[in-house]
Amino acid sequence: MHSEAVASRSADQKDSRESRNGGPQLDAVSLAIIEQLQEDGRRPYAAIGKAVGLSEAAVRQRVQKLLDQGVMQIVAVTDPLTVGFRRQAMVGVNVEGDVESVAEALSAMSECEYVVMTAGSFDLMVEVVCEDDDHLLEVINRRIRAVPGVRSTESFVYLKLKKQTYMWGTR
Amino acid sequence: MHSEAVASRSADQKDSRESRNGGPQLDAVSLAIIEQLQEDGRRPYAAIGKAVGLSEAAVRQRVQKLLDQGVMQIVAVTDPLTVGFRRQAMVGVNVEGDVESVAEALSAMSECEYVVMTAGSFDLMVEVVCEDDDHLLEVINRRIRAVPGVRSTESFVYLKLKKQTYMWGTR
DNA sequence: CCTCCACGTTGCGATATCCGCAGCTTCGGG
DNA sequence: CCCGAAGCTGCGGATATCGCAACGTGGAGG
Repeated sequence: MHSEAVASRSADQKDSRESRNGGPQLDAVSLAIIEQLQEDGRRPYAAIGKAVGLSEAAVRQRVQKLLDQGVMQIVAVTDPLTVGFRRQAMVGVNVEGDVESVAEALSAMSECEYVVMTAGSFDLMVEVVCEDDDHLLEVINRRIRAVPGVRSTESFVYLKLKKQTYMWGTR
Repeated sequence: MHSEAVASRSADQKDSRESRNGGPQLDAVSLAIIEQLQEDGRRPYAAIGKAVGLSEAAVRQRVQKLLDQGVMQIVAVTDPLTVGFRRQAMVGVNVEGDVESVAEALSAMSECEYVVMTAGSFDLMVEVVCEDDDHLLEVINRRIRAVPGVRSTESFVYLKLKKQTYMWGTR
């Protein structure tokens, strides 16, 4: 599904961005649509169309395609700490062997909300959301460290969320 | 705006969670509404009402209040690396002196998308989104390290986002 | 050069949703 | 007991969403 046959002809001539990551390239209009929805995920299609210079139906189709392709998702986001009784932490992971497979295994855990491969003194950064301290302990010490290839971990328990935005497009 | 006079009367008697974090306490119905919107931020109010046992208008009022209070936001989220040409990194920060004020200063920067106070070998974790390598260098070495109280930083450049979900409520 | 095909776009009607309003009930304080 | 605040419901008009058919454009092939 990701490794489509784009590599044939003169694919090397095109912007290599598409071959490096999964998503198809986005034009300026789709970018503008995403910006609109980053400000307000429920903004009407007609209003978006007026903002980006497109018809309502055109916006609708492009939004649907962006959602289907997994390029973007429209969701409610909260601060779990504010919403209630939960422990949250960022966990740095060091891996020996294949990093991808470890990332895959961690992504399969429902408690891991955010998994990213990094360069630096950690190979992976993982954000975990737990019910309480016992649950957090269990996830970090029994589940994550039990994954084959995990050499060591370091935890940063969240004390307070200070900022959380998704408007990288608008500045 | 944040320091309202809640501290008067018998405030100490109420559940201390509210005084520790910003948000007022949420009942089971609001939680259920949030769960619905975590699955699909554009789900119609009537459908949510049917799912949680409330009228359409009641759902609408609750959602509006949750948005106004800043408890939740309904937005489009993407992987910036997928959407295009950007450098992203997690930055661990060590602080001497007041951590809050440093967090405040970092939150004011538009490149800092995510700022959280932590316990562990970092006092703050900051996610930064940049145009390119030059921009990233500028933000980390000139802007973040220039904030009074910042003792040191360590950077983890994002290579690939593996997982990104917001459905902590549904499991 | 022309034709055909694929894709994105447009306009329009039918349906569903959103929104403001008024009334009703409950709960707590005076 | 009365009163005010807060929450829920039902309703009607304005709006938005959705599916469909038609149009315009650019690329591939004849």
